Amino acid sequence: MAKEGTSRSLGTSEVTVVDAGDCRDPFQWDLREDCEVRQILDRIADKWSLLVIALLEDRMMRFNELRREVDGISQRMLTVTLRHLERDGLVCRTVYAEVPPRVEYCLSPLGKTLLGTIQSLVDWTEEHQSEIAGARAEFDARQGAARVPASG
Amino acid sequence: MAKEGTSRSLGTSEVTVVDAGDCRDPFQWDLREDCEVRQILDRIADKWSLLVIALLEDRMMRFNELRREVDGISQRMLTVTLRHLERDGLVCRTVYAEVPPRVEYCLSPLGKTLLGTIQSLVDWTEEHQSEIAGARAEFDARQGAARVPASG
DNA sequence: CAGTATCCTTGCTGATACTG
DNA sequence: CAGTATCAGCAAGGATACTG
Repeated sequence: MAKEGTSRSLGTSEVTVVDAGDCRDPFQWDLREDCEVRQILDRIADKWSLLVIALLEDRMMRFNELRREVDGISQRMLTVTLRHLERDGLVCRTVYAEVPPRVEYCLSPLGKTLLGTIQSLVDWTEEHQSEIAGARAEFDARQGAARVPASG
Repeated sequence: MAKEGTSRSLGTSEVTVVDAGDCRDPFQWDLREDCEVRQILDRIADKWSLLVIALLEDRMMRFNELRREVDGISQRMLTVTLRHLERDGLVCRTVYAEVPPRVEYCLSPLGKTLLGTIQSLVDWTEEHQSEIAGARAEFDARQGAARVPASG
């Protein structure tokens, strides 16, 4: 993965460390892009990460097994996603020196705690789903009306 | 992640609506990309949305005021972000017909509920921040060792 | 001040080919 | 089976110029 390799900065070292004394305000954190929060958020908001985490909740799974379940994902992206998750210590990768090769992935304890956290996010979403849908519809209606006033 | 462009269905109508009855399982939802959850998640995980929401927590702010606070953001992206947030009914936009023009943004009640939710996410992050950093460092160390074995 | 429109770069993502 | 490497496509983000 040459492209990904380019962005060594992903989490390597340039990250600006802020002293805790500065973090008393509830939302001071996200004023900086480099903040950890952004890193994590990017991961869970990743196109596939969430899927994989969710799938791994119940059981440990093999590479192609995950591939089949997620289905839409390409081999490359599954690898990338898994690597990211592994790097963050969210999933564990176990390689069995067998023939044929077998690699199993499972959620780490840390990953499991994240599971609960994202669930609260999901709860919020499901709870306000219709409100948002309504707001969107209304907004689109207004936009449509504003943009096509003389159509009729 | 589910880019809006990927599925033009975002606001239009192609969005597959899943009935709540289908979403009982804690993580059944995220098996479909089109799920509402993904939409919302994409928004709050947006590069800037979170920033704006956080800034708007305390007070209502004007366009350039937000621009200054976020700083890294371009004018275009602030507009786009604000529009998205407005469309989702998360922020309110108030235009004052004055000279010079004045537009103020504030969090909607719905937006405020989201505030609490993302906070839990932040809490998790801050709580496990060091674990992740450690995992990353360890991972990178292993990778580095594997890739540069004969350098010394 | 608060946008809108346009061009350009970046980087994610997927398809393909190859390896152990 | 489980990857790795490379290339091509496209959308998102950023810079710039212009407007009300």
